[in-house]
Amino acid sequence: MEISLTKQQRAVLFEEVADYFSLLSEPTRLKILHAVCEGERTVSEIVAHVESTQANVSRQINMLYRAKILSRRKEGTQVFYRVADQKTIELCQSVCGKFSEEIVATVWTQAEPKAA
Amino acid sequence: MEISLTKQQRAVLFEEVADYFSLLSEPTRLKILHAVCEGERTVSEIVAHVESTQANVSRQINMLYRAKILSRRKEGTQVFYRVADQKTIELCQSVCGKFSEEIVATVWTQAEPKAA
DNA sequence: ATCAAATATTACTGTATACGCATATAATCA
DNA sequence: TGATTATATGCGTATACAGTAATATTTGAT
Repeated sequence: MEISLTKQQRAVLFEEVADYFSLLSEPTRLKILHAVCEGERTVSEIVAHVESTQANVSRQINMLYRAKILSRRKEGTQVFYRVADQKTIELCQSVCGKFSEEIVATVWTQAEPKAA
Repeated sequence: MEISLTKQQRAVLFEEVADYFSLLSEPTRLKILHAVCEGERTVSEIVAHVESTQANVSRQINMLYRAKILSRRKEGTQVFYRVADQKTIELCQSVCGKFSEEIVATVWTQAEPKAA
């Protein structure tokens, strides 16, 4: 079904889409998604992976949670977060693929002092 | 080929990806992409479509141009911009589709005083 | 009840940036 | 040359938000 939106509706849509993209426009949040993309992780584990402060990571996690990109499960004092919206992960992977080639290229131009 | 990046390389990658997403995190720039997604347009045409000031639209266009998402062609005093990176357009369309369903739903809940 | 560990929240600060206004640059035409 | 149109660019402001430090909250253990 092909849909035609009014200008007003498009404006609302673009605001939502922009908000969504802005969630993905911070390295810290991308690192958080990377940390949980292969299974649920506690906040502490994510903090260790991301290498930022606990307070900051907690807040960024919460933004992803409120946007329903992550979901959570409490167990004792720990909270496990996991991917709730797999499409977002796939989106990130796709865009990363778009950029990673040039990064990987540096592997061949930068001398490695020790074997990988 | 499956690639393994170092932590350092991932950090660089995520910064680039975040910068890319941040380009898409402004309604004005999404509107600009929408204005040119079906063929090249002059700045004036884009300004009319976006409904913002000429100065602002020009600057936002330039950000998309520098990121190579748009390309340009000058003809007299006019500058025509067009999509240079179709993948970005497809990305936007995909994410818009993810959100548009709920927007379209409002068509059915809001009474229309006049036929569309 | 007290303590410790894990997570969340509050208040603050610095930085980035979207937008508006004014102006600059460039090209066309009289 | 001067005037007009199309586009770009400085500059100032206001806002948003990532990060930090300190503290609160929640839960489990002793």
